[in-house]
Amino acid sequence: MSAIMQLEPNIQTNTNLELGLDGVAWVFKALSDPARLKILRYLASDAVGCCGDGICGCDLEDITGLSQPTISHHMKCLLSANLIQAEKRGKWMYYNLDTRGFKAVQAYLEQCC
Amino acid sequence: MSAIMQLEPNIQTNTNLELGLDGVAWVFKALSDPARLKILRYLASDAVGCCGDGICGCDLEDITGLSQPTISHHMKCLLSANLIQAEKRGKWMYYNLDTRGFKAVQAYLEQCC
DNA sequence: TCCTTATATCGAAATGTATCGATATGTTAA
DNA sequence: TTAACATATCGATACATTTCGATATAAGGA
Repeated sequence: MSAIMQLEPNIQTNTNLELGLDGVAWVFKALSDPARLKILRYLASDAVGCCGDGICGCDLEDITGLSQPTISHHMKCLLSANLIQAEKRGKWMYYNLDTRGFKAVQAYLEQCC
Repeated sequence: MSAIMQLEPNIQTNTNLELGLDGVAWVFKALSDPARLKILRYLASDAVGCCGDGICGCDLEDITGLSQPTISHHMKCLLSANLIQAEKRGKWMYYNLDTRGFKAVQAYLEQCC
């Protein structure tokens, strides 16, 4: 599995939802950081963000207390795991949850429990 | 978050099932390795193991192709996340799934999706 | 008791990750 | 066009993780 820096898996939900253990592990790795969990939980909430029409990067600096480059890194990580979607509007990036990553790990977990 | 070597979280499912983001992240980290996912999936199957009465360490060396010390390390990691339970019988360690870790991450995921 | 086997721990090497400051890129507003 | 701002990338640092060989511990059997 390669580094997050030269990001790799944007693990396509190939033809179906099955992802293989490497792909599932990649999504779990994206979920294995408290700051990223905080970000995802915030995206899942009904918060509107500082611009009133979505959550952008500066909102996430506020709620995590992390620097802008660090947030950018975390969002790239979540994108590569298909846990979020990003859309550029003006100079802002707006983020939303992407169900594909969540479904992939839930499918694995259901095999176990 | 501390290293896995000087293992720390055996994150007690404190009083209830709520675990806090650090605790949940710790479980996700234990789930973020393909070898460990393979081990858990094997423990969830109806395989009986080489001794016929449960899955022990040597079974896991076979299915992962990893060395004995590496397996031992992975099992310690899964234990610390409450994803498995271990029981010593004779000179063997027998492993089973522990629902607590799974429930913790599933509870988090349900907040998101 | 001594040997064999299962597991755990230690030490080390290679690689991966989180974080930030500095800087580059791109977009809006003046 | 220029200034201000949001985001991305680079480079560096500190630390974490995976893996194995060597060795220790513990249990059973000859």
